[in-house]
Amino acid sequence: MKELQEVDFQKLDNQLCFPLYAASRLITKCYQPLLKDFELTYPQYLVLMVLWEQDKVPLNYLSEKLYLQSNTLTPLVKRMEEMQLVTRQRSKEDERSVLISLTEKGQSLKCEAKEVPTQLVANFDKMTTEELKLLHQLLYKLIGNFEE
Amino acid sequence: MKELQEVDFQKLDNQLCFPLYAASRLITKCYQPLLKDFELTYPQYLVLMVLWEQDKVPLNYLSEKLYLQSNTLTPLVKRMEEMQLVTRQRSKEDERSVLISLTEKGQSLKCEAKEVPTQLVANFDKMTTEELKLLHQLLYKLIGNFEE
DNA sequence: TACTTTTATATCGTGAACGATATAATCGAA
DNA sequence: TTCGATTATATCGTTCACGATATAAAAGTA
Repeated sequence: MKELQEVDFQKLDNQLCFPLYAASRLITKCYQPLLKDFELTYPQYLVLMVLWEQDKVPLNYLSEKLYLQSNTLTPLVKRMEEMQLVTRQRSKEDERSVLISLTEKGQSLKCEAKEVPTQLVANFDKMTTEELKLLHQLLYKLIGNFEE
Repeated sequence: MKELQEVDFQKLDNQLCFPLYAASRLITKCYQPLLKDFELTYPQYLVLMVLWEQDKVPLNYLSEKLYLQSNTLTPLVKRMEEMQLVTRQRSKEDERSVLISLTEKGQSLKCEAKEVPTQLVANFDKMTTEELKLLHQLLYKLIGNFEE
C-alpha cells in the first residue's frame, strides 16, 4: 500500500478536494428535481432548514450555520423574501442585525417538503448505511478542522 | 445507535449533502491563497491538472473528467486562453471538437505549482492518513453511484 | 443522396459564492 | 464623553454552475 507521502498529488484522482467538489455538485443536482416542485434552489432550501429548527434569527446566525457570508446571504434571503418565504426586519435591540423569520408559506413548506430528504437518500442505494454514516462523520471531522 | 430510518432528515446536521457542500467550499477557500500566486481559480487549476496528465484534448474530455458541461467550460477555458495558459483549435478530423492544448506558460506551471497540493494537505493535520484515505474512497464510491 | 438523429460546442439568463470594500450601529477604552 | 475599534449587513465586480436552447458537423438510415 502506497504511503501518503509517495502519492503524486498533482494527479486529479489523488486529490481529496476534487471528489468533494464533484460529489457536492452531483448531489446538489439530485436535489434539483425534488426542490423544483417548491421552486427552491438548494441554498434556499438550506436556509429554510435552519429556520425550521430555529425561527427569527439574525442573518449572522444563518451565516454561522451555513458557512456563508453576508455577500452571499443578503441577496439570497432577499430573493426568498420576494418569494414570500421569509420576512426581514431590523432588530430593535441591535439596529445592525436583520432578523429573518418564516412566513406562513415558509413554515408550511416544512411539511410539504418532508419527503425530500428520504427521496434523495434513495440515490445512494449502492452505499451501505454504515458507509454513509462513516462518510458523514469524516466530513464533519474535516469541517471541524477548519474551525479553529 | 439510531437506525438511518429513524433519523430526522430535515435537520441540517443529519444531511449528508450539507457537509459535502460545506467541506467543498471550505477546502476550495484553502486553495485560494495558494493559487493566488499563479492567478488561478480552483476550477482553472482543475483544468490544468487534467491537461498536465493528457495534453491536447477535446473539450468534452475535460467535461467527462471534471463533470462540468460546455456551458461552464467554454467560458472558463476562454478565460484561460486570454491568460495565455491554453490554446483552443478546432479539430481537423472532427470540426465539431475543439482541442485544448497547454501553452508553454501553462506547461511551466506544472513545476511552479508543484507544492500546492502538499501545502494544502497541511490543513488536514488533525485527520490521520487512514481517515483521509477512507474519505477519498467513500467519496469516489459516492460519485460512482451517479455514473450509471 | 436526402433525411433524421446524434454529438460537440456555444450562447443566454439566473443564482450562487466570494474577495474587497462601504456603511452604520455598537462597544470599549482613555 | 469621545473617538477609534469592532460588529452586522450590504454593495460591487468577477467567476463559476447549470437549465434551456441554438448551431453546425458528423453519423445513421431509408
